[in-house]
Amino acid sequence: MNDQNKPYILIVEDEAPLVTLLRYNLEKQGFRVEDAGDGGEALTRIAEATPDLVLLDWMLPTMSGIEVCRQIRRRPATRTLPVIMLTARAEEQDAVRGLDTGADDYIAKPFSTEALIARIRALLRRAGSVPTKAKLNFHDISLDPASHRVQRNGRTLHLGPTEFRLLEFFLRHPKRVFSREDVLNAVWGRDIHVEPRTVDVHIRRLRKAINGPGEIDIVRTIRAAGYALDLEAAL
Amino acid sequence: MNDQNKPYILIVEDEAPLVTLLRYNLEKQGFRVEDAGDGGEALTRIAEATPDLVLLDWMLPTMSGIEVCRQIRRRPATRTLPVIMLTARAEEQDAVRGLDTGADDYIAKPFSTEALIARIRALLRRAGSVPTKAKLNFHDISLDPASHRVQRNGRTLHLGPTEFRLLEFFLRHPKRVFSREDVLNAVWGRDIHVEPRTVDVHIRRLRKAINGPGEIDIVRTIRAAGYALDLEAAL
DNA sequence: CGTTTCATGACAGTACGATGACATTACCGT
DNA sequence: ACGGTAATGTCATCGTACTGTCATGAAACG
Repeated sequence: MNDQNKPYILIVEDEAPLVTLLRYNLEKQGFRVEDAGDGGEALTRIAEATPDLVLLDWMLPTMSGIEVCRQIRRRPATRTLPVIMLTARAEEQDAVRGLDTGADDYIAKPFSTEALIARIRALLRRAGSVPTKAKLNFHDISLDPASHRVQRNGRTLHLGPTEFRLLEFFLRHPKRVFSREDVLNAVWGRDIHVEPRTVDVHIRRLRKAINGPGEIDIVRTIRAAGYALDLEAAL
Repeated sequence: MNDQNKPYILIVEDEAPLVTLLRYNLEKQGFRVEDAGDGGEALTRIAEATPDLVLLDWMLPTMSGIEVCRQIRRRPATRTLPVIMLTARAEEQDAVRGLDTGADDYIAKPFSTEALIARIRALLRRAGSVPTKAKLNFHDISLDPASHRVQRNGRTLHLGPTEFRLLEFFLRHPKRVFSREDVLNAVWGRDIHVEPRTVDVHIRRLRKAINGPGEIDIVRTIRAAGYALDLEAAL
């Protein structure tokens, strides 16, 4: 079970050594890194799985970085995808045009790794791709992702791994209804084959774990629609 | 170890004028500086007293900087020692090779002293050599980095080197959960190939070493997530 | 009242971590 | 330089918590 909550960065660059260098530094910083050698490959990979951020070289074989960026901006699905352009110093005045085409930032080669990392983090933060490690709260429940602890009324609860992720997911989107398919995609993973009914079972396990005697149920069942983290009380 | 409170930097460089220049600037920044003229001397000095960081020239008489770096990485005691490569050739290929051998960063000559200082500080911060020489405490455990001593309830414990670094790492981030990969990166080093399962074994050795009879276990296992320094029984 | 949808308990298979053993390597004093 | 001891990384095994699925009963709808 390969947990991929790391931000996913796609490098589009044809110079292999630079790719190696970037990959090394970015992975060291805790990012998941993929790379594409030309524009076509880049667009394909983006279509397959949307990255959290794209590092896009200005000069590319067959299709320029500008064109790739335009294509990215053309599709609704990737319209807000953060893109950082990599340009050679001589092309710096072109940077303006790069931004015109929709890049979110640019950086001139050669650049220091710290500068690049800083910009990446800034963009990811702005885009909200970095999962917050702040405590999550709802009603009388609190979940701390850092220490992996869940409490209700101060009393610590023990949850299995799946129940924990399930609760975390609901806490990140309180009061919203999710179908079983939604939940499977978000909590289990996109390409995992699991029966939708299995969600029921884990919802039940979650309820059993978090609902002490005399406490109200925070998980609401919406018939024919799905589940939500909400107070049932509303009539 | 490092008896003085100043971070200790070892310069490995054969060009005397550059050594003088570096020494002058680094000492002005509050570092303690030693130098070695070739790879053999460097390794000897490192064996005598582990520096907090090594500035390593790429081109050295008798033994190349790459080889020195490999030697440093081969011993467990210096596996996580921060190394910055100084290279005259700014080509990225060389940089990549330098990083492949386990250097943490590189900088191309000629470089500005500010840039170098910035990288040194960044590495030291990440390595955690700078922030605390102070004793670390958690529950009834105390660890003194300076004297390399660990106590529980006043009773002195004997830890192996790896267990010591492991405990030190956890003490610096109490109650936080770390995956095996996190632990490997932080305690073993970034580009070292070690099976994630090995962490289990060392966690076990750490537990055996610090948990006396009748004492509670301070190391918490979080299934499918990792380990944390925390009290299992939480209220 | 019948149909649809969900809750629940049971269960077999599995994944995960704990543990002991072991071969190899590093370290230290002689 | 050498030999003994400590330390390290890997593996196989074992017990247990967890997982996914189903059968059945309850509840909600028309």
